[in-house]
Amino acid sequence: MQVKEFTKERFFELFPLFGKNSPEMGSDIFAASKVVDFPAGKQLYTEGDACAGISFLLEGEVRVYKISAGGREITLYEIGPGETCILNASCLISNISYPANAVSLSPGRILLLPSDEFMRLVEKHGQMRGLVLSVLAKRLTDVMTLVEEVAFQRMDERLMDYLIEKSEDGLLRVTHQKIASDLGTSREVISRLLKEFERQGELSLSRNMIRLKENDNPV
Amino acid sequence: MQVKEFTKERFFELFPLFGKNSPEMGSDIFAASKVVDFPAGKQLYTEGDACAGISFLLEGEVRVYKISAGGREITLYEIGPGETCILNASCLISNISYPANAVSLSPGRILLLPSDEFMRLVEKHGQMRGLVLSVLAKRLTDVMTLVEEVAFQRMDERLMDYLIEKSEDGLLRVTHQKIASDLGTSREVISRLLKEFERQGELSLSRNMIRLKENDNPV
DNA sequence: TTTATTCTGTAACTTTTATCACAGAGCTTT
DNA sequence: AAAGCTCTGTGATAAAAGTTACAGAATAAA
Repeated sequence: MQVKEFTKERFFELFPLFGKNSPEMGSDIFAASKVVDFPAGKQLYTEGDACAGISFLLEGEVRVYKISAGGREITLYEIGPGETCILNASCLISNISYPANAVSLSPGRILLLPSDEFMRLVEKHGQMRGLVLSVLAKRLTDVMTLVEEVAFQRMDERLMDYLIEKSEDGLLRVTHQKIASDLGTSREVISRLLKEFERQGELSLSRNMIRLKENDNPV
Repeated sequence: MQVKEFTKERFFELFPLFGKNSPEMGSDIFAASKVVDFPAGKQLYTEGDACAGISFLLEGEVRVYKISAGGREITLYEIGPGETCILNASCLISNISYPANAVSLSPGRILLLPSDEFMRLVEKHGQMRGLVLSVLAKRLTDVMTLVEEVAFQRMDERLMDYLIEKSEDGLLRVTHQKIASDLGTSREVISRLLKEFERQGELSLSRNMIRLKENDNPV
C-alpha cells in the first residue's frame, strides 16, 4: 500500500512558483491531489483517452510521443521533475481527448490533481492559468521546432543534433531502437548512420553506449 | 491615412467571448488597441523577431509557417477572422522571440494590442489568460498532429487529405507552388502527384484550379 | 498583338529513407 | 557452460522524395 510520504514543503521546493508566488494556491493543489507512484515503462495515457486529471511530475522522466499505424514512434518532448504534464490541462480546457501518448522512462511519482478539482482551481486562482499558459507556450514552440526539423532536416543531421543534446560528457547510454523511436525512424537507419559516424571518427560505439569524440568542439 | 472606422460593437461580434462573457475586458482591449490594415502578402512577423504585441484578426487570412535554409516552406496553421494570433501572446508570456513566420494571404485587418498593454490586461483579467489558454491548447494539438503527418505519412496521402480539407464543393483555386509551400515539399513533387491523381480519375487539373471528382464520397 | 510573366508537365537522375532478412555479438539467466 | 534474450551490423532491394533542366501552356501587361 502506497503511503503518501510526501510533504507540501517538498512540493513547494520542486515547484517554487507555488511556494514563493502563490502558497495559497499551492496549498489548495496539494490538498486536492494525491501522490501516485509508477514504475518505468508505465503507459500513463494513450492517444484518444479522456483526461483523468493534471499531473505535476515530482520524480522521474516522462516521454510524450506519437505512434504511427505501422508502430513507428516519434517523441514530441520529454518532461522532468518540477514540470507539469501540460497536455492534461490543455485537454481539459479544450475539452478534447489526448492528442498523444505518454510513457514513463523511469520509475517516478506524480502529484495528480483530478480534473474537477483542477477546473475549480483554474476558476479560483488566476495564477493557475498563468502557470499553465507559460508551460503550454514553451511546448508549442518546442513542437513547432520539431515540425521544422522533421520536414527539412536529413536524418544524419537530426541524429547528430540529438546525440549532442542528449549526451553528458560525450556519453550516451541508449539503444539504437530508443533513438529511432525518438526521431521517428527505424532502428536500421540509426544503426547505419551511427556506424558511418564511427567510420568518420566522430564517435565510438558499443552495446548500449555511444561515446562522442570531442574533436570539433564549439569554440 | 488610415481612419479607425471600426466599432467596438463589431469587435464584440467577431469575438463574442469578449462581448458576452467579459465586456469590461473587451472594452479595455478595444480601448488600448489600434486597428491596422494590411495588404495581401504582407510579412506580419519573421522568425527571431521580438514580439510587438498581440493581434486579434478582424478580417483576412494569415498563414503561420516555417522556412528552411534552402527556402522550402511548411505551413503550421492558418488563422481566420475572429481568431487570435496566439503566437504573439505565447512569445510575450515566455519572453522569447517568434518561433515562426506569419504572412497575410489576403488583405486584412487586425486589432493590435501592444505588448505592455497586453501584459497589463493579462494581470488585470483572469479571463484573458483563459482565452489565450484555450487557443494555445488548440494550436498545440494542431501542431502535434502535423508532426505525426510529416513524420509518418507519405506525400500522396498528405496531399489528398489537404485537397479534401481545403476544397469547397470539390473546387480549389490554388497553384501547385502554394500547395508545396503548405506541405513542405517542392513544386515538382506536387505537380507529379497531382498528375498521377488525374490519371487515376480522382480529379481534373487546369491552371490555378483543381476539381475533385466526388466518386468515393464518405457515406 | 507582341512580349513578358507565371504556371504546369515531365524526363532523367540522385539522394535519402524504408524494408526485409539474417548473422553474430554480448549480456543474463539457468 | 548452455540457452535465451536483446542489441547491433549489414547486404540487398525497393520506394519515396528531391533536384536539375527545360519546354510549353495560360494569362497578363505593354
